[in-house]
Amino acid sequence: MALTASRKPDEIQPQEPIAAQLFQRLRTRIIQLDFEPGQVLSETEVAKDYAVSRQPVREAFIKLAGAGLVEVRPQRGTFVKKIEVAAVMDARFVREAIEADVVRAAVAEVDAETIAGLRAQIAAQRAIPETDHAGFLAADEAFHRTLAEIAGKAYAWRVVEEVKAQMDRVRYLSFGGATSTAVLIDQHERIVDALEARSRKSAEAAIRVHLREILKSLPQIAAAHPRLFDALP
Amino acid sequence: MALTASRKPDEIQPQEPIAAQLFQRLRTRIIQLDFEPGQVLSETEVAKDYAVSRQPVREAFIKLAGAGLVEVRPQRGTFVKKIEVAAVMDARFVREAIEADVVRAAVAEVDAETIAGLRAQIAAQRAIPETDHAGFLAADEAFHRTLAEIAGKAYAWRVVEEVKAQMDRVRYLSFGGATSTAVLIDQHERIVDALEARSRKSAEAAIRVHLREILKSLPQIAAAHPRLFDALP
DNA sequence: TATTGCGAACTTGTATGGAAGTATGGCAGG
DNA sequence: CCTGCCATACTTCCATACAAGTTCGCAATA
Repeated sequence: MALTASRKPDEIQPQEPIAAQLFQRLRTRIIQLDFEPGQVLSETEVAKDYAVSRQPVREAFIKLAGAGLVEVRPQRGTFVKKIEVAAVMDARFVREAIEADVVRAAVAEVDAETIAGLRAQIAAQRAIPETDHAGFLAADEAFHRTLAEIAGKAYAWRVVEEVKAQMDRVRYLSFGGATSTAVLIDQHERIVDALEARSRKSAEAAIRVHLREILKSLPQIAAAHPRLFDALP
Repeated sequence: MALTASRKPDEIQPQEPIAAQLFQRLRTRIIQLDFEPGQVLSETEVAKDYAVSRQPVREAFIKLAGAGLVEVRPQRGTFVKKIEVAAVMDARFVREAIEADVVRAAVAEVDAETIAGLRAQIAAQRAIPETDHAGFLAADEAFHRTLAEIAGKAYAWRVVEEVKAQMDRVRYLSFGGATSTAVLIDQHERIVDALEARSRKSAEAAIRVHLREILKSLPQIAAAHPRLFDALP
């Protein structure tokens, strides 16, 4: 995994608000570990990199701080937050709680068409080569988002999206040692099976199992990348 | 219910960051309906009111927009978001999902001391006069926060706090017509009963019933204050 | 009277300069 | 060699000025 922060950023469009664009770009760069946890993120430097003034950069930093991805320490600097095992587990807990109720709500809404769509997504997931890690993560995210859409819980998914930002960085680290994608896809399949069977109980159980998978690999990943993780404060 | 926005704001302390202070103050004023939903919130005007520059006001607005309490429309203005029934129900759904799992986790952690503390809180709630609506809301919030603390899920409570901002405005409106506080306190008691009995199942059921209470009064409240609510977009 | 175009008065977005505070490295003193 | 002080170079924070867009009223015209 390359952790260089030297990739030239795409030019920003001066048409729409610069601050919003910066927030999106910086967010993905942090989540994809293009910026290393613990690294300093100076307003002036980022402003120079993107050829804008400091003000929109500052406003993007505020949003990033709200998302828990950076920490602004007044008069000291802005730092990419290190990954905390406790924070990952807290986020995972909240995500499991929300998505458990989401699939329960989804059970009442499924029909043949939605099931077919989910099956198609699973087939597409199996077609992704093992090496395309980012591709699988995107497909996995799309699957979970689809579940929320079926349940008619778009807002719940937005909350999950915010919460799981911490988890995502860990998943980008879990290239080699973690659970194979085949296992995760099998778990997806069991969720869809339960939905097709209209069983709220087994659907909930299936997604809880699925979302607890990260707990198995988290300690090893943290041990493998001690520099990116923070000891409990 | 007075909806005047003319109350003189407390002076801000120039020692700690102004933007953060403004965010807190404006947030509570919005939630307590001191600013009316739909009302314009001009950067310049707020800056003049608090005797600060536009910049920290602007940064507070960004955070408020992130919390879903205002909507910044570029070059048009910043508006206090009207209450949307759909948004309230969405927030309620997420809150129920999170707190359901929180109390399940709390069951494993309770002991005689924590139960006694919760009973004391309930007794204090009963001592609050029916007229002191804000006081009861604060006590209710403290009770739920305590449940999260018992479960060791401080982060989950933070998410709930963010999510329930929309619900809170409705609760401040539910002065007269809504469920009596006595009923709500009884529901608190049933939650504690379940915790004391170490029953995850009944504890979860009890808090789900409790958090669905708002659904009974929401339509009436929306109908009683049509100006503060927004039709579905 | 109805309509259309224009201008003035707003709004938020961006840029820039200075103020206050913090970390750091060199230097003097023990 | 070690310790404490101090200047300096950072950082974020706040204030102000300017730029770009939207809204709304009013007047001119058909």
